[in-house]
Amino acid sequence: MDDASKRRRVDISTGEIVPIERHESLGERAYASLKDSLIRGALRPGMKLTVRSVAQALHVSTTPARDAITRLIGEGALVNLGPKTVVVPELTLAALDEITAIRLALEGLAAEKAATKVAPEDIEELERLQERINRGLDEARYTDVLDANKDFHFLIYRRSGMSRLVAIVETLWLQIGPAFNDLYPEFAQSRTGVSNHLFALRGLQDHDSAAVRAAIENDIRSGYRRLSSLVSARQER
Amino acid sequence: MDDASKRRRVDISTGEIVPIERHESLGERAYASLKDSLIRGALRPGMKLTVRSVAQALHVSTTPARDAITRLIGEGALVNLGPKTVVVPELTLAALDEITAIRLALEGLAAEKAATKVAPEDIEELERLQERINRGLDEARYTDVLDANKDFHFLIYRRSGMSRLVAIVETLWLQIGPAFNDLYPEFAQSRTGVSNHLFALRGLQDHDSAAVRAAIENDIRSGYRRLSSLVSARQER
DNA sequence: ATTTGAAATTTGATGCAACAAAATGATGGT
DNA sequence: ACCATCATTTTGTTGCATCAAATTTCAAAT
Repeated sequence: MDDASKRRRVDISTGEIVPIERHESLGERAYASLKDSLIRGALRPGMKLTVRSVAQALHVSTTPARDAITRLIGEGALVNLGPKTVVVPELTLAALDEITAIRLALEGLAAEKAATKVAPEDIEELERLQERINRGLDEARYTDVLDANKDFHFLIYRRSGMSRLVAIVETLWLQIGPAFNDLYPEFAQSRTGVSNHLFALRGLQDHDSAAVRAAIENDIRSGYRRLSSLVSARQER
Repeated sequence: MDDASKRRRVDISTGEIVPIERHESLGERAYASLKDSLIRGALRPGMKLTVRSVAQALHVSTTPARDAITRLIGEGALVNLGPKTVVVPELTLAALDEITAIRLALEGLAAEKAATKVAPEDIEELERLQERINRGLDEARYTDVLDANKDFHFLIYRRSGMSRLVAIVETLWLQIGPAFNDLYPEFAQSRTGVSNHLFALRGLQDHDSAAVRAAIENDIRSGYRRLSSLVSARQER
């Protein structure tokens, strides 16, 4: 065992400094819980959050509740409308445009890198997820559809091996998540995403980076078209 | 004044929800101060940070100090080596590779968008910044060079009009910042960046998106080449 | 030298009270 | 109905004490 690995706990295989297993603090759990609520659409756009209400809902004191809220504001998942007013932001068309442009760049990059690294087990898992999406569409279980869709995308992105990239993409999904869920089932009902996913799967099997990127970009764009029309309809109301 | 704008303080011109002027809380100032120290290289990689030491250095209590540290960990600017050990991370080659790939995608995008939006005043300001870079190189004032270089890049990026994109890019610079400064003046001495900046300027004047993107990408790549050789030299020491 | 282990110290997490500021509600006048 | 003004309540922020856990120190043994 060399000197560096004693002092710094590095992963021998890559030489990369590996973040130690996170101590599951209350602040961490509060953050994860709020984040999950946002992505799942339990917190609707416009809803006001206060430190004390979050603390009470999570059965913790104000300190970890404030931690969670502060972090989510930093990520853009919550916004300050006033000095003492934090709300779940409504998705504007301008915000959706910007986020979509960034998503195309980053998720395209992740998809491209993943194409050369996916293992056969990954393909199988993706096929299972696609089955869940299809079944969910048939049985009108739209929550399942959204969940499986998210898992499908992020399984691919994780295979890029770029953890920072995945983390950034997560913050982007976090920003459109509330509106996403606010507008479903109108959103999830569409089946246009299915063929894009199939193209992505085929591209992954062939290790064809360009094809996978194109499929993911198409998926993002078709989602954008549907979301933007719903958003602009709401905006001029 | 319509109903929504009373309750929600929206920016009429874009319809975008605009974050209210941030209350300059101690936590906010502590965060900004630490961030600045990191980008300026006052905190070297490997240096250990504790809540109490930061609190003492900033003349505040532990609460705002902890706020700042927690947020910076969330952004990847600080890392947890142990449950109670946060340090300024050393830049590994793998991390540099990943960050560079993301930078090429995002800063390229920002540069492209900015090309169609820059005003003549912006060009003038960029030329002044380039002068500062040139003078700094002549007079061996490398801190000035790094500062002006950062201002040059971010003035362009801000002109993309994509605030979320700029914020993400800032977190990327924050992650390479400490190593950047740790390794200068070796880094700043090189003049290869100058011609890239001139190409970018010309592209901006012509509103040639592709040219500006190419110039910025070249600048990032040439910086990568120099940084990576220094990093790998240090890594196998 | 290096390692081991235990004692001593330092550390992050958490809850809470106090305070100033902001948001909310009530009131009255037009 | 509408709006200004004031009183009330709610709210974020901050500092601090406490505690369990992690880190560091140091000495003894190999």
